[in-house]
Amino acid sequence: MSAATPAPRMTRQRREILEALDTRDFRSAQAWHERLRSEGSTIGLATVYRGLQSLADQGEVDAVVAESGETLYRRCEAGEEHHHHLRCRGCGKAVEIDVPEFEAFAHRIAEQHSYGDIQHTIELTGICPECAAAGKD
Amino acid sequence: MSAATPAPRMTRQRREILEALDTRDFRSAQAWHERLRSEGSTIGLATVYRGLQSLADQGEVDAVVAESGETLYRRCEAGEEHHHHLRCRGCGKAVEIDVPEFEAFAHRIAEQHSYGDIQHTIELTGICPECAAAGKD
DNA sequence: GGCACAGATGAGAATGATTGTCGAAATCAG
DNA sequence: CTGATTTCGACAATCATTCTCATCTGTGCC
Repeated sequence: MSAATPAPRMTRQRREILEALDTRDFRSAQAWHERLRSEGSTIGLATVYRGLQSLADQGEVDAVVAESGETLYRRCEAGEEHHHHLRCRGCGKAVEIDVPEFEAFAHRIAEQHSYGDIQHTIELTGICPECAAAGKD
Repeated sequence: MSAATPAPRMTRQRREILEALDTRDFRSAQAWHERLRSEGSTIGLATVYRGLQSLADQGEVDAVVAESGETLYRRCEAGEEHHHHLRCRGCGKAVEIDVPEFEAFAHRIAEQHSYGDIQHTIELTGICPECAAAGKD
C-alpha cells in the first residue's frame, strides 16, 4: 500500500538549486540561497530550504548539523568514498583522512544492539606543527 | 599576565545543575531545566544554559548537537575510561560502546601529520529497536 | 494547444532554541 | 562584616528554520 515518495515536480527553482550545488562545499541553506540570488535567481529562502530538504530525503544531498546548530548541505557524489577530517584547533586547517575500518565497525556495533539506520560522525582535532611551534596550545 | 580561565563561582544554582546531572542521559538544556524546576528549584532557563556551557568548557559535561539542532548535554564521568555512544535518534537512549582500535588509530593518524594534543569525538546514531517498532524512522 | 488541479513558490509571520541585557542578589577576599 | 565582582533570573532580542496563504505553474487529459 501507499506510494513511496510522490516525486517532486521539476520546477525552475528546483533546477536552479541542483545547478548551484556544483561545488563540493558544505554550506548552509542560507549560504546557498545567497549564492543563487547573487547569480540572478529570484528564488525564495523558504524554497531553498524545502528544496534542500527534499533533495536530502531523496539522497541527492548530504546534510550535517554543525556545532552552531545550523544544517549544512552538500551535493552527494554517489559512490564517493566516505571520509573525515583532522582539524587543527589553532588555525582550523583540516587534512582529509580515511577511516575505512570504522565504516564496518559502526555497522557491527549497530547490529549488536539491534539499532538500524546508522550514521556516524568522527571529529579528530589536534594542534598542527605550525601552531605548536607558535606556542598556540 | 592574565588568568587562564576565571574559575566560576560555586553558587547554589551551579550546584543544583551538577546534582541534576546524575543520570547518564543526553538531554537538552530545556529538559534539564524542566527537571530542576520539577524538583522544586527556581533556577532560570538562561542560568541552566550558561551553566551547562561553562561546564562543557571545563570538560565536566559532554555536549552533542542533535539533528534537530538542539544541543544535548550529559555529565562526563571524570577519570572514566574514554568511550563513546550509540545514541538513538528517536528517543535519545544511549548505549556505551568501546572503540579501542580507534584510540590507537587516532594517534597514528596524528603522528603521520605531526599533529599534537589529539582529541576525538565519535558520534554514532541510529534507531533503537523500540523506536523502529514504533515506526519512528 | 488548452484546461483543471494538485503541488510548488515567495513574502512575511510564526516558532523554537539559544543568547544578550540589566537591575537585584549572592559569593569570596580581606 | 563589607565591598567588589560575579552570577542570577526575567524577559527581550536574535538566528535558523518552518509555517501560512494567496498566487503561480508543471503535468495529465482532451
